[in-house]
Amino acid sequence: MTVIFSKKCEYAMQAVLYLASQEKGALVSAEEISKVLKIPREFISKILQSLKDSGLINSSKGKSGGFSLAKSASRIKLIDIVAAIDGLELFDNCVLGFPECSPTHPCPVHDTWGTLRTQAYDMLNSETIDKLKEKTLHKISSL
Amino acid sequence: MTVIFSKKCEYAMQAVLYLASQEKGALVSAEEISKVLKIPREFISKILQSLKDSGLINSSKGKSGGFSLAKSASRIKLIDIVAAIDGLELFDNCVLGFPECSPTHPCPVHDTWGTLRTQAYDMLNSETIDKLKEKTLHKISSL
DNA sequence: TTTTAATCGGACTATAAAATCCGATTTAGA
DNA sequence: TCTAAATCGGATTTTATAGTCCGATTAAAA
Repeated sequence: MTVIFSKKCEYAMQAVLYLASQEKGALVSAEEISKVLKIPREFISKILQSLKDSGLINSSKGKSGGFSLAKSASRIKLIDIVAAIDGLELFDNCVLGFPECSPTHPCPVHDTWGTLRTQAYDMLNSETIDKLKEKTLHKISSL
Repeated sequence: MTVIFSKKCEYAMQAVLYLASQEKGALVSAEEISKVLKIPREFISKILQSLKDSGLINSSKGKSGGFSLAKSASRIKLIDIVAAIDGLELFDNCVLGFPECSPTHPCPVHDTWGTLRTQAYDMLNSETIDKLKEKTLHKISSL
C-alpha cells in the first residue's frame, strides 16, 4: 500500500474544509463532523484537539460547544494543515528512499521528481480554503 | 508522518536499479545488495523474492547464486516496480481521502491534484531504468 | 562426496498508525 | 441547582508495516 498523507491528515483537511464551509464563527461539534464526513467519532475528536493545539482552530467546551476556524478561511492554506499534522518531510525526503539525496548527491530521479514535488508544494501553499468552499459543499452533499 | 511509497517499494526500486547498473546477466546476492544499499539483509531478501514472483527479476539458487534482471533494462520502468510492490491505487485514491472522488463527484482539489498525479504517473511510466544507470552508479558510489 | 554459500519459506517480533474506551471537566439551559 | 451535551486527556486495543529468525533446499566448488 501507498499513502501520500496519513489518514489523520486527510481527515484533518476534510474537517477544516468543512468548518470553512459553515457560517462564519459557527460552532460545530465533533459528533456532527463525524457523522457528515463519516469519520470515526473518537478519532476525529483527537484530530480536532491537535488542530486546536496547533492553533488552526478554536474550541469551546461544555454544552453547545464545538469547533470553529481560528482565523479567516482566506488565511488558511492546505499546507498549514499538512504541516500541523504530518509535517513537511514529504517535501524533503528522497522518493526512492536514498539517504542524503541532495543536489550534490542526487538520486537517479532527483531532478525530475524535484520538479513535481515543488509543484505539489506550490499547489498546497497557494490554495486557501475559502476558495474551496463551494466545491466542499458540493462534495459533502454527495456523501 | 507521510509516505509516498512503502519502504518495501523504495528498497525494491533501489535494488532493481542496482541490478540494472551491473554487468548484464551478472548474478548479485541479497547479501551484496544489503551491504551496498544498506538495507537489512533479511528484509531485502524477502523483497527480492517477491520481485521474482512478479517476474521482474530472476534468481538462481545454490552457491554463487543470486539475482538478475528478468528482461532488458530498457524494458523495465519504475512504474512496473511500484505496480508489483505497492500497487497503483495511489493514482486512483483521493488525495483528501474522500470516498468516490471522481469527475462526477470531485473533491475540492480534484482537478488541480489530478494534473499533478498524472504527471507523476507519466514520469514513472516513461523512465526506463537503463537510462538511469549512470546516475545510479554515481549515487551508489556515495553511500 | 562433503562443505559452503546461496535462495526459499514460514513463523515470529517490533514498531507505528489507526481507532476505541472511558472517566474527568466544562458549560448552557431546563 | 441539576442534567445533558460537549471538549479533554490518558490508557488501551487493533491493524499494518517493517524487520528478524531459523531451518530446509539447492548447487557450485573444494
